Amino acid sequence: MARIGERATVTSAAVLDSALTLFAERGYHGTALSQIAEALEVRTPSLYNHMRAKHDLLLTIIDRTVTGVLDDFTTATAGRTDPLDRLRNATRIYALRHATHRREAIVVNRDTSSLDEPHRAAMQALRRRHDHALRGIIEDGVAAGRFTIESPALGSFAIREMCVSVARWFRDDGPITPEQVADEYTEFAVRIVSAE
Amino acid sequence: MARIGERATVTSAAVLDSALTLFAERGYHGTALSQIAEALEVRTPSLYNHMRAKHDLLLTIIDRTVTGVLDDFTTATAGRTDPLDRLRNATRIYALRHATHRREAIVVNRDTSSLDEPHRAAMQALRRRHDHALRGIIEDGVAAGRFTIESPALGSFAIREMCVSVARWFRDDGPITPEQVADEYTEFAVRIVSAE
DNA sequence: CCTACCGATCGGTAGG
DNA sequence: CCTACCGATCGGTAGG
Repeated sequence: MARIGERATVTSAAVLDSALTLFAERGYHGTALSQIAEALEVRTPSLYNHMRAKHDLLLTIIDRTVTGVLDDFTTATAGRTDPLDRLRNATRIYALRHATHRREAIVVNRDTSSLDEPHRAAMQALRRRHDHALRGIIEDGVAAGRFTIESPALGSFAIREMCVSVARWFRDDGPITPEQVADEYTEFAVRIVSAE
Repeated sequence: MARIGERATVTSAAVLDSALTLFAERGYHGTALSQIAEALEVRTPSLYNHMRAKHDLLLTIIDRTVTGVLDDFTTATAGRTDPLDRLRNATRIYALRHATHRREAIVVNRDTSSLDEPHRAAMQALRRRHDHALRGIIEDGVAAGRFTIESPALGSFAIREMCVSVARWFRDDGPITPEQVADEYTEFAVRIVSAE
């Protein structure tokens, strides 16, 4: 960053990135704008050249992330009709994202409830679209006699949440790569639905 | 609670319960003592007759919960040596707790990081004991040739976190009982480790 | 980018 | 249990 004696120069991308790091570490309500400013080596009022309000930082982070999740899903399942193939690809991309975008996932899961209305409801609706899409794959697989699972709803909860939780324990400096996690979790998903 | 015109009478158990509800809903930093007082129909300073500080409410909630998790595990696995039997019982009690003690689980998972040192480290250490115990069961099962799983560590993360997440989606007024969730999740755990 | 400053609210205390 | 009040800090604004 800026050297001693120089004025720091900041961008809105840098503000968002610092907010992302601190929100993930301490939560939205646990982070003061003064801490974001300190990380960027500026005074708090300077942040307002790059954002409208603290709340907007949270909204931008969450909106981009949930939109990214839905885009991932669409890309990963496009043109595929086999339920097992769809499940594998949807799980792999979802787990992979949670290993590679840990901060985003932690903030979405912890702080979406801190959004003001109507934004909170809008973001929850987007998240639910992904939930339903994943559950739909499992229901299709059961209907086609390809999966054996008593409750597709519980199965989709289990698969979804085990992927989400990767963000909480994965370490960038650990011995295992995001791709390895994604592959292993894909196998877990297949086992949970007892694919043929 | 107290009727109009009467003075409210509060206990420390009631303060903890209101704190639990509000911390689970809005997070520790998102909850003001004035909101806890309002829920109990008293003024904020009156809370100090039943607690020492806001921080102590959080510590008490987390300490009781993680201690309860460890006690559950000990009880559920006591006297059992078969890895599959141990895995089933440990998973069932853990999933069951997360359906029946949702608020506690949400607070522990979201706000343990808000604890002051050395309490934060102490609580994390207790949580880790449970993690290691669960992982140990899976490693034992693999060593005995009873389970087939590439990474016991990833398997134990997946099983643990799918159970924890029950607290986030389970509804008391839903169609499914905590026992049904626990049984189904136990089956998922067995599938994840591919028990013989 | 900064200094100076705003009202609101925070956790907590004094004293009864 | 309450009223009255404390210093600290919050997000945000004025003005340059």
